[in-house]
Amino acid sequence: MIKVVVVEDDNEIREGLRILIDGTDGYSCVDTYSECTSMLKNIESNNPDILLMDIGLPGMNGIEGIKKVKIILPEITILVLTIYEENDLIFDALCAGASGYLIKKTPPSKLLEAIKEAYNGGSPMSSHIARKVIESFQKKNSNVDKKNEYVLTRREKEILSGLVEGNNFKAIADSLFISVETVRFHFRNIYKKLHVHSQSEAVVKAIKEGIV
Amino acid sequence: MIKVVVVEDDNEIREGLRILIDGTDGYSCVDTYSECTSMLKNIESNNPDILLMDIGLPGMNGIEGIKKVKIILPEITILVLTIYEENDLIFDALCAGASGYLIKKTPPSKLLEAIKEAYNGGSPMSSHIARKVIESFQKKNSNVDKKNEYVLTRREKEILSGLVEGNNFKAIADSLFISVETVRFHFRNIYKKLHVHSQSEAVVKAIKEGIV
DNA sequence: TTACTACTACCTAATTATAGGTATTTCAAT
DNA sequence: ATTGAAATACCTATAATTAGGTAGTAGTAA
Repeated sequence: MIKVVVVEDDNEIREGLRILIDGTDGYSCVDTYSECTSMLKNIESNNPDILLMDIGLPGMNGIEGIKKVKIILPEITILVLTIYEENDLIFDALCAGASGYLIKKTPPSKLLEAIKEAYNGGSPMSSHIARKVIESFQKKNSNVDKKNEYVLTRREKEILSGLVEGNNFKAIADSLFISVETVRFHFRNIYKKLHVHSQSEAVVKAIKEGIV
Repeated sequence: MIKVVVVEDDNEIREGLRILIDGTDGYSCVDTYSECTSMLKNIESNNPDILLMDIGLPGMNGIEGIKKVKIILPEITILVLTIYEENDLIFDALCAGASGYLIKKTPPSKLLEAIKEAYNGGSPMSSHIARKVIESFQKKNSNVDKKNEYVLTRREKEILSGLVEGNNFKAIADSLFISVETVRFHFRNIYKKLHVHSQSEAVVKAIKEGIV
């Protein structure tokens, strides 16, 4: 039995979801709310598996609500309810702790399927949102608008990567099949370009500036 | 016209993909490879939109290959080819820079659709992989609950921070009003605790594990 | 062709880091 | 009162990095 709680300000949609969920074998709608505050008071005793949550809520912002719920029940699975699929709010919601989202106009069968998917450890979402998530997490240090003023050559980047991976000069030389002297030479140029004078400084810049 | 390059060691699959891609309007298979090394030599002149890449390759590991391709062509979209959907390697590949993946047994029409999806900025993937990605990136955006298995003392953390800020032993010693010998002593203990043997490795761990 | 950049490589020299041992003091907890 | 952890400091010795000069080759662009 998948226990669900719904937070949705539109009465029609909220009641529709409750009837759908309660009327389906294996699903139970333990409670519904029209806004976040009262949900936060009761969510611990509700103790649902899945929280369906509108992000276009009056009063407390849905994103804030997600963060607060996660503090109370860190293991809860939150699915965002949204009208438009391509919405920056969805991405923010995923950052805040949601695990996926549902489009409100989704047909009931697909909707139940998505809830089950989330319950079983999946994250229903469109491939476009997926890409945004991936890109965000690939460049973890938000080097979006961080245009590299440091123009390292390909080889220099390779060598710097070797350092960040924990190798010393000899190991880098061996891995690239070049002499240690050549590695030294490259590091001299890398240091000049980055305006640093040691491995540690170079590693910090490489990571923080997103060079590697 | 979506330009595709394929890296796949199985001749049958590779040629099948080439024929499928070249035989479809709007798609072009500019080249195919059976392993990474020769692909890396030519990828720049191939200059494809999409790189389809097996991760179970002989010779160079597919993950390594992805990283190296990204150095050469940072804007390329990489899709991983895989036999099994639920594979830790897929997650590693996404970390390394891939944007999604394709299951080899996928029917041709779906396969082309996924390529177009990726070309248009999407990330085709299952909801389970999506969840793993989301969880990983939620974790990275909040190292609040990151239990440090590395238990450094307060002084050791101070000293390690000094290193990350770009100081050498003497500068750290001066800033903390202690002798260089003491700094050395602390670093010996820090290295033991972090299981590293150099400043660079210590800096990388300090940043990535959120110690500082 | 010429000029320029990138990559390769060797040389010397000085500085810094790594690795080990040892010892004293302080402070908190048993 | 004693133990133990943390921080301080000095010692020796080896290994590695930093900094400089120099030079050949390959490829590319003017």
